Amino acid sequence: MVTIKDVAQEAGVSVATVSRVLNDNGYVGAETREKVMKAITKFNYSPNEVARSLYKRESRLIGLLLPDITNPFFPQLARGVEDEVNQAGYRLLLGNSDESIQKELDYIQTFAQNNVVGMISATNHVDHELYEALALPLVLLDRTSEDYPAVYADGREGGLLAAKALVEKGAKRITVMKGPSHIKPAQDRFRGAIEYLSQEEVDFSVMSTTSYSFEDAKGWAEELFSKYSDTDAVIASNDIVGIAILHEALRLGKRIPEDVQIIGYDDIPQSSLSYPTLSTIRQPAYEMGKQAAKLLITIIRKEQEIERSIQLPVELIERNTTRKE
Amino acid sequence: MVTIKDVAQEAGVSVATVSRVLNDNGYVGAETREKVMKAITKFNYSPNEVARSLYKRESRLIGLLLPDITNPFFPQLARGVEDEVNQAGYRLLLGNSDESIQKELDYIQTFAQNNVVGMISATNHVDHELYEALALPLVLLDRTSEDYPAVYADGREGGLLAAKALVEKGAKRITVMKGPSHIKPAQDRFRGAIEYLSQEEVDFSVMSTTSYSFEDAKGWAEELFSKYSDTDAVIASNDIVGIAILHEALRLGKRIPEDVQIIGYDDIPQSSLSYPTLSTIRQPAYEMGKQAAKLLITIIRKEQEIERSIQLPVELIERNTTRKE
DNA sequence: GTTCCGTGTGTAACCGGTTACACACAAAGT
DNA sequence: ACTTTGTGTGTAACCGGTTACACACGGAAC
Repeated sequence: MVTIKDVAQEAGVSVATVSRVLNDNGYVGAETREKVMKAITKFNYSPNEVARSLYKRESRLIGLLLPDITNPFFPQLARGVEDEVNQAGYRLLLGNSDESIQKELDYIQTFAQNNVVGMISATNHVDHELYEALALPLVLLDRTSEDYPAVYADGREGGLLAAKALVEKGAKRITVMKGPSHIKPAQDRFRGAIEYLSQEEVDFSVMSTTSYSFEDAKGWAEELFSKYSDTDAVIASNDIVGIAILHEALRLGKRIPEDVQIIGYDDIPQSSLSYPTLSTIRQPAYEMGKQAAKLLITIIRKEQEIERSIQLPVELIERNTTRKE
Repeated sequence: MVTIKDVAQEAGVSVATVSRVLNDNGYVGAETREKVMKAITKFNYSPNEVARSLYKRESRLIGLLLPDITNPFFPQLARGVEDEVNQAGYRLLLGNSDESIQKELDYIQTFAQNNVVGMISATNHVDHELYEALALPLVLLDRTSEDYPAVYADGREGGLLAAKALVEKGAKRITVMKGPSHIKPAQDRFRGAIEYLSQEEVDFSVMSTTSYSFEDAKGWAEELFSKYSDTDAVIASNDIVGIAILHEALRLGKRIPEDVQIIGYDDIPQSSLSYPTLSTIRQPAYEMGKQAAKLLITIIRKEQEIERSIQLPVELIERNTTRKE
């Protein structure tokens, strides 16, 4: 490994001078700078981040904690974060928590041990004591909290939008799927839908689910139609479940959207590839990731006093699982 | 930040002793160990990885370089890698290259600068000089090479399997989609299909595509049916494109699988949620990730002399876009 | 009784950077 | 002529761990 010493020796200067050239601070003579640059390129030297990080007590790493990138909503968040932090010269330490508090704690410890400059987390456990004790800039993503800056989309509004659309499109027997109760955004959108439906003159029923996973989606879809076979509109807990319901409905010979209307949630990429294409509530996932990263970076750089939360708009995307009228 | 010094002071011993307790090496008296443990828990101390990493010249990080986790095939690889390296006490530095050589080089530099112990890469540029110069254990994932250990699935076999299945199921005018030419595995599966079809007595045509992205998938599907409207079987370049083709065919009023049979590639989770469910060639993505991590770790630990490559089997998954016979 | 060895502990060097501080020198100000 | 100031550079301390080495002690072997 070629170190700053090697470069200094080659250039015939001290390590301090090399460091000054590298970081472009302090006084360095033009000629000296030249010599140092030459030595650097000759050796193809790039400074050791670990040493730098030790002295500075901060690395150029940012910790990103997500529930599970296997769920298609999260890779988009992650890319948004990544693209933005890269631009600012940071890199990502990634962790999937699987909604397990233990994994979450382990990752947070890892982040701290590696001197990350900040972290972005989509956790359901902000209230845990470890977050209080955390001496790191933290931005919540896809989650809210009184105590920390957060970037999220308005779940209640999303739920409301979905419910409203279905009512306006003539749905009479709506079924609302309730997502896993430990996942906050799932409850927000659920509440939004319920609140709207409660004040309207429609019948609706609620079906609880306990996971968002691909493996279980089909099961929820089957359960839905066996329990509520006469439902004419479904507010799915997310797009994956929505697509599963859609295809189960087709399999049962129902016409979409004439017999059953369906609205998903998230607008994951594959929703526009389903058949028929899925109407859904769009969350701007990539943009959310970007904003969270941006916010974290301004906090790190202390460019702004106000560490405020950012709410991004949700949007009804009308495709072909809802009626046109 | 609480350091080893604080712990040492609290316990009334030297930092060396604390270090010995932490790492469980060297001689430590039972009583002394007790005192140190108490101090550690009292302060909730956890050692700084950066300092350790500097002296040891290796961190507990592993670099993972993927093309784009937004493509649903890769999150599964990533999770396989993550779960396996976590078990061995390592963490992931993640990078998306977008198939860009510049991003790739940047990430590799980052990995080196952070003293990662090894890296796993799904690159198309192993032949690049930087890989030669790389002084890190490297395992290729979803890619092959003469020069490095690799974990991959047999693309040619996969292509062959797909072609064979279609021929056996009575397809007469097969269209083979050729994936982006700079992506190696895309070419392997294409070659496998072509080789098989060439020796059989069937007509087939080839349609070239230049991307795997969601956004473009629909376009490829439309192009396919406008160019080859009478095709009765399609070997899609991957599942995303396969699903797009499937739905475009339905939109055009074709019956699946009676009029058109379709076989995808990868078996991403959403393939079993499509309608009709997509027949495909399954690559064991999660398992591939796990194996790659496992292989890398044995190399790091030098547990085995032989740094061999591992080929995982592909498998035809017959669902409802191919005929039953 | 002397030597030897296993056990237990501390001191200090080291990893590769960054930076406070000291110092040297030349040009400008008085 | 003498101080001041701006510029350029080196020395060494420091970041928080790990470990080589030195040393002390007690019991076993001779």
